[in-house]
Order: sequence, then structure tokens, then C-alpha cells
Amino acid sequence: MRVATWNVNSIRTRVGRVVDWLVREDVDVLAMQEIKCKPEQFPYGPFEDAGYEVVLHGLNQWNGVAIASRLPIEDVQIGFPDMPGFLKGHEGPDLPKEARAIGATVDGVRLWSLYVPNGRALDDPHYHYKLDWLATLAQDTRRWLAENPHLPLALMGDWNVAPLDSDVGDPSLIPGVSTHISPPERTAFAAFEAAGLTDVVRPLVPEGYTYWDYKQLRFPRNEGLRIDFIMGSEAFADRVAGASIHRNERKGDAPSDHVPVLVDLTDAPSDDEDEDRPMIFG
DNA sequence: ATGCCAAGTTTAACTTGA
Repeated sequence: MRVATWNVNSIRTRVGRVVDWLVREDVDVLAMQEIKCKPEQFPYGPFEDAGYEVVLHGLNQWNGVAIASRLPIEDVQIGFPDMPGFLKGHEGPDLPKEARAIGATVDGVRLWSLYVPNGRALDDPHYHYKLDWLATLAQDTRRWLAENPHLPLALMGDWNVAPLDSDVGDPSLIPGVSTHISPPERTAFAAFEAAGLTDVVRPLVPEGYTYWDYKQLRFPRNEGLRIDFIMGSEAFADRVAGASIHRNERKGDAPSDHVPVLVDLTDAPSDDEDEDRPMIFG
């Protein structure tokens, strides 16, 4: 099963490119972020014509996440438990929730499409929202894996964090000033590794960015960021047979500022092939 | 300090974005 994530930056603008890529790359499941539309505005037609079912969560012109799949989609979940909300100029525990997370199960694999809040600035309330949002998701991840240690789980999306200095090629990001590279954000990201997830792409694709700003010739100069990740549980990571970052999708007419990230999964192991558990004969 | 680009809506000037 081929599974990918892509911040499409408006699906209505990008639907042709996205579906062409899905078909060309033989992708089974795509997690999308920043679809920037409500359900009634989503361009289902081209996806259905290509054989994809789509589930989505979109509230307005901002954010919005979706999962498209050629295989049956089960157990769709909008948001994760206790996900924080945000409303500019307001504080408190009961702010409206944004369209930043959708989960679904495909062929026994639990998948999430995630659009982590940007943070905006280190002294902005949005930054604290970002850290709270990540901490809550990490807590839920710990619980999901505690309840089911063998669950093939992947959190896929635009994390808006560059975990390593080598993930930062954009010179406008300044240590101590900019979001995406601050120690608290990197600590919040590392909590997912402590929860039992690993970046399943980096071992296979150690180099490369996934985002380049539209401004300042960032792509021609290759001044990008690596901020789109597929974080898999042990049972997921054990099935990853290949990975790729599709840099060419930043080229040509009307690209998104992000490119797709893809992994190839082997089939689920049958019980008698599972070496982690004792085999019982007779 | 500002615009650099691109998306949305409020279609003209605003917000958002990383």
C-alpha cells in the first residue's frame, strides 16, 4: 500500500495536479492539508473519476484536512480528544476548534492527516496554541499505543516544525526569533518519538526539503524547509519498504509551496510471520 | 521597515502563511 501526505494549499486550485500525481505514482492513500474549503466546495469529481473516496474536515477558507483512498475508509474521526481550539483575541479553554486533524483506518492501518498550527511568532498566542496542540496530540498518541502496542499508526502531515538544523535552508528563519525552529517546538516534536513514533522517511531519504516559500526565489535557490513528516509506530515502521519526497511537484504551473512525501508499505504480516510474538504449535 | 508570492473572501484591501 502506497501512502502519502501533501499540504496542497487549496485543493480547488490544485485538484488537477493532485489527482494527476496520485494516478501517476500509483498512490493508494493521500492525506491532504490546507484544502481551504468546506465539504460542499470540495472537488470530489476528479477524485471519484480516478477511483478515490474522500473524507474531509473543512470549516471555512482556512486550514482543512482530508484523506483520499482507493481502498475502503473506516472509522473516520474529526479532531483528536481534547484538541485545543483557537480564536484570535480570545483566551480560555472553550475556544472553537479548527479543521486541522482527521483520522481514518485503511486496510487496518490507522492514519491521521494533520495540519499543525503555524505559531506565527514566538510572542503570539498562536505559538502557545501550537505547543498545546502538539502536547495534547502526543498525549493521545501515548494512550493509543498503550491501548494497542501493535497498532500500525501513522501521523502524517505538515508539522510546521523543522526538527534539525539541517532541515532549515531558508535564511529568513532566525534562531531566537523565528517559529518552526525554537527549542520548545523541537521538544514538542521530540515528544512523539518518546511516545513511540519514528520519522519513517528520514532513514531512507536523509536529505531534502518539503517546503519552499513562494517568495524570494526560495525554490530555485533551494532555500527550503523540511517540515512535512510521516511519523509511524513500530508496527507501521516495520512495514515501510520505501520512501520518497517528490520535489518535482514544486515545479511547473501553479504548484503548492509543499511537495508530497510518500511511503511504500508491505502487506500486513500474517500471524505465523510475526516474529515478535511466540508461535504456538499443535 | 517593506515587499517579495499566493491563497481565501470582504473583489480591494484585508488575513493567513513558514
